[in-house]
Amino acid sequence: MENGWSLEKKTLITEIIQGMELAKQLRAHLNATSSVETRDMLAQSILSSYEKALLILNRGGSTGQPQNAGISAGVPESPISINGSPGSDGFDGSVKDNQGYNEASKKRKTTPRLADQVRVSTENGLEGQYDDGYSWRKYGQKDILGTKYPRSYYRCTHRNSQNCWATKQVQRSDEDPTVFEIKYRGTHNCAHGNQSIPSPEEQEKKQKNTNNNSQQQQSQQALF
DNA sequence: CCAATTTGACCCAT
DNA sequence: ATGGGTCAAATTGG
Repeated sequence: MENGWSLEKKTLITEIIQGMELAKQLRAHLNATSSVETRDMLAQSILSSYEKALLILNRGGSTGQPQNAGISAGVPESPISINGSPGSDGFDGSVKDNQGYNEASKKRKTTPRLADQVRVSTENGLEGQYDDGYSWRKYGQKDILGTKYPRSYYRCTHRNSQNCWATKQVQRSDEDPTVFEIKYRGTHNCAHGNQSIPSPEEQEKKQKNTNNNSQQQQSQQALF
């Protein structure tokens, strides 16, 4: 019993920590000029994390549901050292030059592919990938020059069924193997439906998204 | 048997 | 020409 609960407790803590990290990052993104997609993605991830946490709490840890164990398992005692550096706050010390969104007057030739970086530290969690609540399907893997670990390419599972063209890249940091750099690209169109805890706010947000995204979708679809 | 992953080849932008 | 991103055939897992 206690074992099971302990495990769930770890997961619970991890989820909450994850939510906190994501909130931090979201704040950073608010300051910087980041794409709406990423901000929305971060918000979605935060909600997802807390939903899972609540789910665990509600069940009291006695559940046979193998539901995503989630993320890492570790977090011994080091409190998220992800953004540990005070002041640096810029989780993206290497914010790739986002040259491009200034081309209002210029042609759109510069691929509007805005990819924002999200860092997820999984202390010891090489076992569990960070789950943002969406279903991803791996479609490629490449060795990137200058990096020690390969980069993996994922796309939404519902690309064929629902024209969801969202993709994400996952790359392990060279120096901190415990840190995964996740880049989201595109927006989710799939009626993913919440698999857990239907909250009214969610629906509201969804609607807002649909409205807001209409613009983006156009530009995105323009690509295709 | 279907769906997801793997892996090398191909394509495109720099 | 080179490196990064995607495709698609083969393989594996459920």
